[in-house]
Amino acid sequence: MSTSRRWIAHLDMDAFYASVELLRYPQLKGLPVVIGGGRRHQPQPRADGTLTFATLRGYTGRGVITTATYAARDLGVHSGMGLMKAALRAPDAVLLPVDFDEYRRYSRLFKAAVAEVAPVIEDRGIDEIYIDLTAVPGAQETVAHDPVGGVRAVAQEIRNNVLRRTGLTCSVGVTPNKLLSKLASELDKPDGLSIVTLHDIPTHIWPLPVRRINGIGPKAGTRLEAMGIRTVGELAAQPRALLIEKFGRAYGAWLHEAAHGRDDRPVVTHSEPVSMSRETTFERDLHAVRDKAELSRIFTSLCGQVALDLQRKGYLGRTIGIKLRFEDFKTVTRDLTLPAPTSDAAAIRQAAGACLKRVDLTRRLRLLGVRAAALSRATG
DNA sequence: TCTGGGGTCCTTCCGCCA
DNA sequence: TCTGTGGCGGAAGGACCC
Repeated sequence: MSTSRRWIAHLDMDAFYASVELLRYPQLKGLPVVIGGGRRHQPQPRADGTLTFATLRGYTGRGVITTATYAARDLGVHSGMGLMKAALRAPDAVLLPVDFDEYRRYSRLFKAAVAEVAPVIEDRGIDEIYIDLTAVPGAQETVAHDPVGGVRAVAQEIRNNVLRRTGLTCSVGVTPNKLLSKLASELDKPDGLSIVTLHDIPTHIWPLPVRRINGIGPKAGTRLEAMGIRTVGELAAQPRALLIEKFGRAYGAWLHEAAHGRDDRPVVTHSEPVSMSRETTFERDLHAVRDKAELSRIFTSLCGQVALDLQRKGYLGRTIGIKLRFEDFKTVTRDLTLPAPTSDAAAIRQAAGACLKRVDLTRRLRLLGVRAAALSRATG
């Protein structure tokens, strides 16, 4: 018996928030729907019992799209896009407010459904996970001369169970590591299953744009493009030494490994939070002097929310920080480490106030945030 | 028509101390 | 005593992700 092959799955729920909303409002199925913006766009009941939905037409405000249904994406709107811009492209798209409590409920449901089949799960936020399938019964088996038949059946069972328990579809990539699985889960989206082996890298992975790699963002993407490197294959063709010269020892070496599909990170089943924060972007830019009362009220409220979050989850924070974003979008942060950790709203307010005193407040502000870090468990 | 909110991790710099 | 070196915690900023 040979040693088992490592099989890691990446599971990504399809248009998660929007799909949860479609379960609640099935009459919207097939229509362009976007989730985002303020609380003020709840569907309104009509006299006959049916609902009136807000549309993007004439939207004003600073919100962005959190998720869009595939029908909405076909109209050229996508997550991260400002709602005012989206309103010009798709004025008749339905607009729904975000309901995180409901999404978290479905998140627990789909993760429990996966755990019934494969219990080694790494949380990657509300709508995606990694799963180690290596030791799942049947995953190593060959089915009718298909060497990946066993793991395919396991992944299909996971997808079936998620659909059965939630009514939602997902896309799954199965490969020997997390990096490749993350790429593979996008190959056949929505409602797809892709299995990629190391032999498939040149045909399935190398044609993809470098930006698909988890860890290559807008900045690195632009720099690579300037070097004439657009695809993963083009990146893989670069000498390791050149990448290190251009991007530094750590990141350059990682780019080289990533392009060749090499990644030995384990699936991490437990992690502790590092920080907790609350922030808000104002409806209009505020001035430290002219809008002092309003800013002070918001500031105190953010401190209270951070304190409540810490208390509810049973943590204390020793480093308290603030984040300010000015009208020109420049962002600054200030931190203060206390002698002893706290979850007390007044203590957080006082520390955050001391941080605020270290910032020049002549420019108007568009965002204010409060953060607690250096967390420890509040025992007893 | 400017760009949300909640996170993690990395790098750099600086002061302090051995 | 002067200078260098290296570790470390804290602070600030930036890149990236969902």
